[in-house]
Amino acid sequence: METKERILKTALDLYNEQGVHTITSRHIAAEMGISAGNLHYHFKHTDEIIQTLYNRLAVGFDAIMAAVGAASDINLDIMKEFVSRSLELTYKYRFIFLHFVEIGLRIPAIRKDYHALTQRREKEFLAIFDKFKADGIFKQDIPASVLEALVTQIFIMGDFWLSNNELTGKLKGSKAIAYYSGIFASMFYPYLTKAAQQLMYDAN
Amino acid sequence: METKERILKTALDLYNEQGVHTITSRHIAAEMGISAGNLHYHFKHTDEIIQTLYNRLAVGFDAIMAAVGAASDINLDIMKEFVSRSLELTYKYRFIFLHFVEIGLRIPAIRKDYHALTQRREKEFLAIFDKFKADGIFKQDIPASVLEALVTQIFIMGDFWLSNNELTGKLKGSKAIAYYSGIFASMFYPYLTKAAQQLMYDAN
DNA sequence: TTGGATTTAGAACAAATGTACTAATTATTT
DNA sequence: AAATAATTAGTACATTTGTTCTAAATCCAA
Repeated sequence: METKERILKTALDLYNEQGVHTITSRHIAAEMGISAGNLHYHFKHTDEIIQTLYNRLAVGFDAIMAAVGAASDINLDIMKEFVSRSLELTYKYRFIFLHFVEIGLRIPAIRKDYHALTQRREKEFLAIFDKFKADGIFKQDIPASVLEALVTQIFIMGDFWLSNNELTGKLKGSKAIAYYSGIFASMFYPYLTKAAQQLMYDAN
Repeated sequence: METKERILKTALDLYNEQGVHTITSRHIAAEMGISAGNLHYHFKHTDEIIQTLYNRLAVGFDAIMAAVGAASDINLDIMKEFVSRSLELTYKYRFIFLHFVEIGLRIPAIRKDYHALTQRREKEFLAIFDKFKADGIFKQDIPASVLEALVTQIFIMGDFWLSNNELTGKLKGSKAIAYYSGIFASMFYPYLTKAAQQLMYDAN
């Protein structure tokens, strides 16, 4: 693996473990056994490392969304798959979510990009919910404003379940993902028709 | 106002505006027009300032919870009042929530305290939900696991609505509080009985 | 008013940080 | 093999930070 890639990998590990403001370029270099000068040959500014990692996260999410878009029919199983993949990706780049506001302040480009992203995603989610209504998965009589609020809830939960985990239980890896996947599933439950609720409980 | 109190006030303002890792004891002193030496006479360690502010937040929340406990009957109006007061307090000490993980890492005592707090609160919420069920406010047929998940949702939403606001809309003050109060109300909607749903919509 | 306590300013310090610079080493191309 | 380019280590520097120390100023009680 070339040095540049090793820097990114080491940075990701250290950031995930100790947070973005604790870890400096010197820490990353030391951990790798290279000089700080060398590191800064590959990344002139430390922020570029964070920016690059964020970009990879964004690309990863695009891939997940593309998979949902490619599905011939969007149903609850597809959504489950979507949730599970999203949580895994989130966990892989968890330092970003654990320090999202801090990073957004430090690198405004990231905040702007994220903001644009959520606006796109909001429409996509509302379209999916419409389809769920039409297909008898979601109840018919839910006000539009409640569904819009649900989208915001999904964003907040998706972005900060890791912070909640950090502040409370501190479940690790797949255990955390499994637990919060359950939370996400429960989140949808009261919006489902009786038939869909049955289906969900049979599945477990 | 004595110097110590002015330090706390200035620190709160600066932390809220610029985050906890950007603002140093020197910044706070400079903003007040006092020397850094003087500041450190009142607070030997900068972390003590953060700790003190966190304690005040915790006391504030206890007061809000006490008000709920004192109510003769817990109904949706009481809950609305609870949400609105909580959001206001959260906004007042927003730097804590905007940098919760960071602060929890920096001052472990805060994380421990918060952790203990949520465990107490979880039971309180579940008791309230039980009462809502008995009183025909919540639907009867909601599985216990779904209600437990709802409590976690409430915690995550309560702790991170401000971070979501920071990363996206950046609504200010009362506008942010009003918007996210609406999100919280919608969050409960699908759990309510038809009668309670009607009541909620009449109220608006 | 005098003497002790409290409060304050300002200087000083060690550690850490981001990054630039230089020179050496290594890799690649011709 | 020679020339050129890429990579690397190591040094250096200005800035910032938390904190300590000293001495002056201010306050307060007797």
